[in-house]
Amino acid sequence: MEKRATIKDVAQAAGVGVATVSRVLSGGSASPSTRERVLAVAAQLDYRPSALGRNLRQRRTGGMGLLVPDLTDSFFGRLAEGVLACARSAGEPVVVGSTGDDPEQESELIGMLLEQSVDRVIAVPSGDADAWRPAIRAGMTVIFADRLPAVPQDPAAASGFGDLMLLDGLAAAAPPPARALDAPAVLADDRAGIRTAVRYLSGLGHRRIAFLGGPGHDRRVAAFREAVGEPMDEELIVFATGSRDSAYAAASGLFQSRPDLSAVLAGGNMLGEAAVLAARELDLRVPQDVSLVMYDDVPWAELCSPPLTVIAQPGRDIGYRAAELVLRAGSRRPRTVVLPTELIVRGSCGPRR
Amino acid sequence: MEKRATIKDVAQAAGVGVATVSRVLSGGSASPSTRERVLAVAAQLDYRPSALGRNLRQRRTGGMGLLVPDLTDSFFGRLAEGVLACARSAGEPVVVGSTGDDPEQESELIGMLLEQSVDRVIAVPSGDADAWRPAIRAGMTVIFADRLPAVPQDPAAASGFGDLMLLDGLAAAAPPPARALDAPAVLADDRAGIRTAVRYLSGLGHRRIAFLGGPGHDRRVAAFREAVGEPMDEELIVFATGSRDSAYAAASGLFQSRPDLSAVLAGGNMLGEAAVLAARELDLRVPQDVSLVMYDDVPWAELCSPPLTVIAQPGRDIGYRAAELVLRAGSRRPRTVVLPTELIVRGSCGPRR
DNA sequence: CTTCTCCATGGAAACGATTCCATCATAGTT
DNA sequence: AACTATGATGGAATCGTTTCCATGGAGAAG
Repeated sequence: MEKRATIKDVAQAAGVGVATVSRVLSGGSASPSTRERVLAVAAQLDYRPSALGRNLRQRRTGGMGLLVPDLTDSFFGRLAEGVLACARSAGEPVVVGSTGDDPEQESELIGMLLEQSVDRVIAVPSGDADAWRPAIRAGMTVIFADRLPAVPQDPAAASGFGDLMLLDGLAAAAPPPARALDAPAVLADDRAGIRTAVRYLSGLGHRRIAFLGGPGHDRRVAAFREAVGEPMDEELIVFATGSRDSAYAAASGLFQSRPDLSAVLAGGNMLGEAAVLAARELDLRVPQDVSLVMYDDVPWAELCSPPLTVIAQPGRDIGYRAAELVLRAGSRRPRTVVLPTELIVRGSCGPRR
Repeated sequence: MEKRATIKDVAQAAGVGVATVSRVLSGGSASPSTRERVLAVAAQLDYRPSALGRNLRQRRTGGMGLLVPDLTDSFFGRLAEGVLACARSAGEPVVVGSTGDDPEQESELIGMLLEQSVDRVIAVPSGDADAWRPAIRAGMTVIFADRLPAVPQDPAAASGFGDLMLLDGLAAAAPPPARALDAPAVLADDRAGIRTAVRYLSGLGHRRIAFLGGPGHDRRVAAFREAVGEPMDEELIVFATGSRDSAYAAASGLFQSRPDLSAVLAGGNMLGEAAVLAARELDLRVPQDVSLVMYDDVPWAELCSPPLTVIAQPGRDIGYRAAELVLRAGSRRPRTVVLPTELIVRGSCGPRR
């Protein structure tokens, strides 16, 4: 195990100073003859500059961080692939963390990135906007992907009655009000996607459409509410946590408590999977007994029987664009990007029975 | 954007030398009173040691690298989740790269890791053993997961005649012969898994069983050959590259060229997906016309119709164990670990028609 | 009381790059 | 010929840590 050549070795072998080597290698000015000699020696010694030295001097780690809830979820897998593809073509390393949709783990991972001086991060956030504020204040360039961080729970709003009074009383002198974070993001056009799906189902005659949501689906739920309009039957909106079990339980519970519903819109591929499973378990036929639309297209949607009608979102592109943005950041502050979705009609929806 | 406190700030504020702070923080010896004071000051200043400084001094980056062919493949997603879970609990960063099953990209990524002084790597290798030798010689601890690197193509074997002469002439002074790499690995018990599947299919009366392989499935193919025994009908073994299209083409081609086959063993989940699709396209009913076993269990296997009979392999565990090994390496050289597989019978196999 | 040992402690030297700044040579201008 | 502008060059400082080593003081053993 031979040790690597350092810039000093190159300088010595080429008979120049280290400063010159550094300049040649990073495109500074140097006479053609020196340049040539240095490059030759560097190649000959198989010299590769150590990122360690450079990083320390520049007080920042190259590359970027990527935080996703769960790489097992095929959507995040595609997103990550997009990020990695972009990073690879730029020769930059990517530090990946999986948060499990748990704000606490997310915080720890943010801390880890801070410690590593990773100052560019792409995140599918699980925590509050407040969880991200410290990172941004520390100088991190953060680009959110797929979702935006929730606007922080106002402690007053959380716990009922007396708090309303409190809120009233303190309205003027209140501490910094819960507010959204303004940070660039790359998102799918959830609003349009959901609306398209709801319109499609309505067009088939469905009146009782349920929404199966998961963590981070706030914008989708909001879009669903908007698309369905008043009066909203609140029981038709149910939530699961990130796990498969929870998704199944939510779906199964929904079908059992509301036998009158005729269509379900699943907010993500795991929810869709759970819905198919639960329906099958309860002997509900798709689409005769219940119609199903899944948000997010996955390869197996076609293999399912019936093949699932879905709203496709460009997961890979989301990642790729986010990586581009975070790499180009610094020149000018990147602005939020919204990518289109597409309704793909297969076989899981039918007219209201 | 305020800048972070350094160890010097802490030392000054605590009225001690930097060496003492360093010792306190990394568990060296110090008097209880100093220790307490330093810790208090550090907490108060919200001091976090910079990984940059430490890494440079120790000439190595903490954490580990992870190289997989494709995060979009649910198996590698699970494997990555396992690695990340273990790393997270150790507080270590993971640099992830996706090779696309391309040896060239893999080499570039290895180079990137070398440049970053990442000296511990978990890899699902795509390239030769030769591609990995330099990294190992440079002092990297490499643990292979899921597969072993192929034993290098002997250049003489590759290109015919003239080379034989060359080989003859140089036989004595020849460069080190192509040989396998001896490096620890964490693998699924492919041999047992494949054998179980083949026996299961044989037991159902199948005599013409085909194998659909992908990149890195060498060990599975070998196991298949062994399990089927002589005489082997070579046409029944077909290969695809990593892409979905290629997998579909291979499956479709197989079904069309050999209408006499009665069972297919798909070497990975993408191959299985392709087989289902191709069969459906050609109006072959599963399992009446053709039986199908897929290597690797995925959530959608149950949603398929019929639900797929699979050989499950513990993807997440493979990743987790590999990460454990690579973290514990250094004490003693880790040895290869083989994890069990399990045949899960669902509905995609039937008696020979 | 002396000597020896043991620990806590802080100064300073790494680690490997980038970059500021001073120096020097050469060419161009008056 | 004298002076200036320009560009190449190398020395040295710097980044934030860890770690080696010397120092000094306290306690134990003689």
